[in-house]
Amino acid sequence: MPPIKPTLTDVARLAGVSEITVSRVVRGKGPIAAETRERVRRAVETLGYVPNRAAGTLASAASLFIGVILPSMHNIVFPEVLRGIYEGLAGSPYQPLLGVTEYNREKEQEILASLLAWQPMAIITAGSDHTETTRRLLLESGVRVAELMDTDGDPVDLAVGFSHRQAGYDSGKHLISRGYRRFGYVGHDWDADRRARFRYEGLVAALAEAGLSLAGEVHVDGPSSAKAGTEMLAKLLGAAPDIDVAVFVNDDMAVGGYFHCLSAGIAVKDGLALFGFNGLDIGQAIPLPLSTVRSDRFLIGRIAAERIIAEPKRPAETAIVDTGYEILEGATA
Amino acid sequence: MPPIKPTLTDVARLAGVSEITVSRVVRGKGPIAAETRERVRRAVETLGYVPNRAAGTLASAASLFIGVILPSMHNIVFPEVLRGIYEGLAGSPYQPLLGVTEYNREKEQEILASLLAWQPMAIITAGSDHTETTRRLLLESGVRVAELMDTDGDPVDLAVGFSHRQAGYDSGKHLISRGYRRFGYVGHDWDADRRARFRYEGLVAALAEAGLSLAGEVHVDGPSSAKAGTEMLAKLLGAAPDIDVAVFVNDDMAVGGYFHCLSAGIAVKDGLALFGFNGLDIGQAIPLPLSTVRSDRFLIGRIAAERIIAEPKRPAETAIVDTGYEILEGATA
DNA sequence: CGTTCTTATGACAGCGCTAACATAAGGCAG
DNA sequence: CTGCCTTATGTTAGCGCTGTCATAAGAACG
Repeated sequence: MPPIKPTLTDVARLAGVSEITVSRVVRGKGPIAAETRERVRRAVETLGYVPNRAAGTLASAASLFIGVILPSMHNIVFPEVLRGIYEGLAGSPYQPLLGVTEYNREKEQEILASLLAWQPMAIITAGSDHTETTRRLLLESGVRVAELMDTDGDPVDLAVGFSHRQAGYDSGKHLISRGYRRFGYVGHDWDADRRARFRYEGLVAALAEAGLSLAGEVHVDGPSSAKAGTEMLAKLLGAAPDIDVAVFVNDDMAVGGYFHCLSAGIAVKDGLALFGFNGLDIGQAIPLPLSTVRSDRFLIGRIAAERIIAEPKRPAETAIVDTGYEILEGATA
Repeated sequence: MPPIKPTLTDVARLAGVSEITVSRVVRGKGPIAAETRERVRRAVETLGYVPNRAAGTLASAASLFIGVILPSMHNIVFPEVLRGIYEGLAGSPYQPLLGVTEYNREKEQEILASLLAWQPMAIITAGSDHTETTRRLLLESGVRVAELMDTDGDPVDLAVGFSHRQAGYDSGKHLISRGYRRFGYVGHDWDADRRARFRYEGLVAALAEAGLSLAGEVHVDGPSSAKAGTEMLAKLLGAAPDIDVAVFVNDDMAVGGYFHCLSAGIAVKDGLALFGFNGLDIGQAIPLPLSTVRSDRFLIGRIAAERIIAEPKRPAETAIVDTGYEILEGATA
């Protein structure tokens, strides 16, 4: 157990070369004679040398961090985005540095400030919308900024995702074309979740175009979940018993709605149609595959990471990558 | 848009004090006159100064990182652990630095090496078991090491979790006491997932004590999921039609099994009992709450983080914190 | 065989910050 | 008022690494 950590100097001394040579071998940079490289490698091995990246970052003014800001770890959606980011970063030297905002704009701002202190080469945020200060920090940081999930706003640099407003609108059109007329809506607290609100607005717009409006809507306090979906659908049906379709803010809630129908003996689709959002695995695993909108969270994360690596300097122009979505017909609507 | 980032020196110059004074104000350390503090604060504000933590880390030889190594982001289990870690770290200056191994021991080793390069003050790993080198690196790093989830091994420093072997054993005892005799098992690839194997072994041991053995078992290739659970239960029933209880490696799979029963018209519990593991929300949201073992992943993460903060130096003695588990009777077994 | 190019290595300064010690300016007991 | 303590601030010397420029020693060339 070495009482003190070996540094470049120790390795250099042991290998009989200068520090910079060791540095070059370790980083695989610059021309190095095979024999020297071997000698340095052995010295590194012998001492168990681990480079100090704080020093490296300081000296080169280029950290290998990518700050990642996600709203929540309560369901599988953002872990999937994170997986995509890791996938996109695989093989690169970059390391994600994660912060979780719990859908709180002020917290996002704090987290951003603390991430910026590590001199990241980029910030990837799935935060819904930002405070003024957050946006200014992102802009002035000068590093690459990817804003994930939704493309309904005006990006600082790069946006990757799709229009949630359009997705909501298309859902409405789809359901109307399938003959549904009496719509109920099951949502959650959307003061925090701007994208949920966009989808809702799109849905309502599609209904309005067809001369329709929501026959009832309920919102759960707190995070969405299957259990909340079960309870909320019961509540919705209490308030608006004659709806023919229930649109849920997401699949978690919709799956819960499906369970309510099972328990209450409601014929799904013929008695009451169910429609979700996200395209989660669980929704496709229930006996009647959930009718929903599938988006590819993994892809969104991966593309963001890849684009950033491909172009580490912030370009002059902002860009939007539309990853699209797909309406899954399913068997519940 | 400042073309160059302001440093301590810039702030010091503007505030008319020395660098160290600014440093002290920023870190809230040492005695500072209220008037000076105010002046520095304003200068920081004016310049939009963000401290460079790489420099701070280097100068103080104490980074604020905690390396976190998790096996997977494919289901909600480890994101919950991560949430617990963030919760335990809230209010502290420490920042998690996350790596994901995909249940690969070699990858865990690589990730560990790269995390150690940031001079973390601790490593939290939920990796099942480690390579020799990984264990040596952990030992020699000298920093605090928390190994999460299972306590069946011999910890490097601190272990937080419970005995999966015991949980498997207790599950078996519980089911036997409820009258089940013909057991089937639905698993996944457990070469990677040591804990799943421990539970299996505990289950088999409990059966053996009662003079019983598994009447059938199936294993899915690849990760567990509800869909896989549906398919695998069908397969199991093909091979061993007369089992009276199916034990699943986890709740994801068990919920899938429940769906198979729904589709195939099998009476859950009376026709076939189902038993899971984890105590996920989704299992408790289905119409018949799943009989399962509930563990508290959030708590495991939080306790690990709290213990590390409370004692930042590695103590002489290793310690094990048993967070326990609870058999949820549920309605499916 | 001098000149130029290429390959391999080194010297040196400095990245931005903080620990440790030093200093200055009151306050106050005796 | 002298000496000592407390509070507030400054000086100095690195932390461990990498960018930049310099140097040395062949190789290639005409």
